[in-house]
Amino acid sequence: MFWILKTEPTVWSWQQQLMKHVTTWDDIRNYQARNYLRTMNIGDLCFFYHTEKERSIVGIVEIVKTAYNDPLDDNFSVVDVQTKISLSNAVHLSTIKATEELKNLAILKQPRLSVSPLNTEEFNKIIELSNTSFTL
DNA sequence: GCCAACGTTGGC
DNA sequence: GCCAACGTTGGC
Repeated sequence: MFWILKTEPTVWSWQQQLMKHVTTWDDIRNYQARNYLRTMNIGDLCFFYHTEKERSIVGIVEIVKTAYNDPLDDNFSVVDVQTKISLSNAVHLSTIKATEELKNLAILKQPRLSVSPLNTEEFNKIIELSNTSFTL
């Protein structure tokens, strides 16, 4: 499956992710987002989206450990992700909005949901828009 | 179990 | 930095 993970670049940025390689995706405190985390499988790919001023998809990470209890709060879960690649060109929210094939993205309908799924076609479309050579 | 009040998120 | 939209909390 494919996902979009949102992060505030002032809190956790792609630059930091690139340096750490494998990280725990934590601090999810929303039940819908948590439930999506719990359905993730090893090998699932996630776009890394910067909120705030950037509002762009900038990279891809891969799920390397499925959901386990958040050590800070048993009601929530975390997953481990591994840095995969940087996109050649970031894909801005305005581009996503302007693309017919992406009009059903959860990110547009529920702007506050920090973890959301997308299908293969949507994943490939975003890869295409980013001008990145990446094959599944 | 409803819903008003409150807190948070994220686009603009 | 503002504020609309939405999720959560807690009193009843």
